[in-house]
Amino acid sequence: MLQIQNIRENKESIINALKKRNIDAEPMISKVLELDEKRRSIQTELDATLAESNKLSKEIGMLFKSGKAQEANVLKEKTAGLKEASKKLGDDLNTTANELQQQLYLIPNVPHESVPAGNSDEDNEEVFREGDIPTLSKEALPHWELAKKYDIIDFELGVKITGAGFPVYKGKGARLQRALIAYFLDKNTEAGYTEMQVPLMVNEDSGYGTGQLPDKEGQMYHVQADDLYLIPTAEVPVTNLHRGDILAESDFPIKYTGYTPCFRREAGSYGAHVRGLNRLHQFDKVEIVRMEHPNNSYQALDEMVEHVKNILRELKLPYRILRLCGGDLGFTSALTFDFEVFSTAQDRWLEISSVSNFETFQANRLKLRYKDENGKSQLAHTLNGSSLALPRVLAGILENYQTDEGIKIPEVLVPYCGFDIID
RNA sequence: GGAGGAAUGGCAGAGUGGUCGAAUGCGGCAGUCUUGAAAACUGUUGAGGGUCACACCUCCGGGGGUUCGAAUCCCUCUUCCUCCGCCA
Repeated sequence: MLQIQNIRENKESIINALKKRNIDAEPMISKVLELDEKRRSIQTELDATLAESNKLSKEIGMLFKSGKAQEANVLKEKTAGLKEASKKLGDDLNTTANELQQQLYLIPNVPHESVPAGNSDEDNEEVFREGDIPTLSKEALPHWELAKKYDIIDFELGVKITGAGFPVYKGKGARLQRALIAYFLDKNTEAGYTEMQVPLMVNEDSGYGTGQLPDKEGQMYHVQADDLYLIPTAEVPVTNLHRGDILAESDFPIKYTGYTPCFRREAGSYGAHVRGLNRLHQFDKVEIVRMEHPNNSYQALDEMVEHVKNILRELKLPYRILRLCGGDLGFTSALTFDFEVFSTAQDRWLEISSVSNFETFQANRLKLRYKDENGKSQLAHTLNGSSLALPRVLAGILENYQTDEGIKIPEVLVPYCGFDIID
């Protein structure tokens, strides 16, 4: 959520920057400013009314104390009108403030100046590419075929017990999955991220805090009996750890990592591109989250990108990094780098990580602040990234490491797996 | 699930209808003293709105109510604690 004060002061530049997202924000912004104006004028009027009635109440108290009940009763009558007026003004204020809030929720984050304009993923800008694309034999298979051939992932079994998009990992498949999680967590903690185990369900406030609510309501599984949401990413519980906090500058940087399953409804997604592990309702992910001083957040973003690069290097997977264009940029993000692994057998790039700086957008919803050197409260910056998302990394490994003898295990994972080939 | 109790500022903890945005202690910050530090002493120290700055307004777990006036009384929700039951 953008800060209203920022919108007041930088209306034109915000509208301009939002054009990169292919939206004309002018009507929204104007509406917001109008509501803000209205809210403040009602507030002023209400404050004056309350001040008046506070004053009268004090006088009444004093009069009663000094035994002048008669005079006090005269004043009492005067308060009736004020009471009615402040009740009405209070209601108006609530209505207007709510309306303002709802409008503010609709405005996406302002893209960073480096974000390229563009409509879709085709306009994303490739900024880095590394790793050799292996030459596979003609019989090379996509991962869903490999999964069946070696009996390591069973999609049908998942359908039986739950539904489509809930695979069952078996034997060496399950072990490889566990190895990846442990390996990622180790890499992250080595880099100074503190490992956290967090709840897999969150309340409504947390959903609003990181921006999944209200705009992505339909993407989350909602447990209605208890009004809780299954997390779509560890970003939600981990970032909300500091909801409402006022930090000291010396608390920065705050660096967390966490492994969680993620649950996404992915309503309406079917077809070839969502086959196998490409898109699931439940998948595993190791996330990194940072809270930073605004002056350091872009350096932190660079560090996170370098960190993910190192992991992919160690896994020896061919990958590229994209700077997302305005049209593809997430609602809450100011700047996002996507990592994609090349799936040789599918002959396409698979997104395996997304690293973003949200600047103050989440912090404003979270009320996550710090005291600056003057003792004033300022909003912190929040960032997060996948380090990494399991299924597509797994798909990349299965497909790129397949040989006639079986699927080789990347060297760094062998100690975690306890075997070096799936055959 | 049943029966009781509780929720106040960073923490601890007073406050049961007006003078309470809230005593006191600890912690934090600034200063005095000191070569420096500690101790001691002095001052200062919640958040949000609003204003050029003041004024002023709101907030004592959340929401609603009673009253001229609510941290204080009533209703409701949530959370925590104690005891009982159940249980990985």
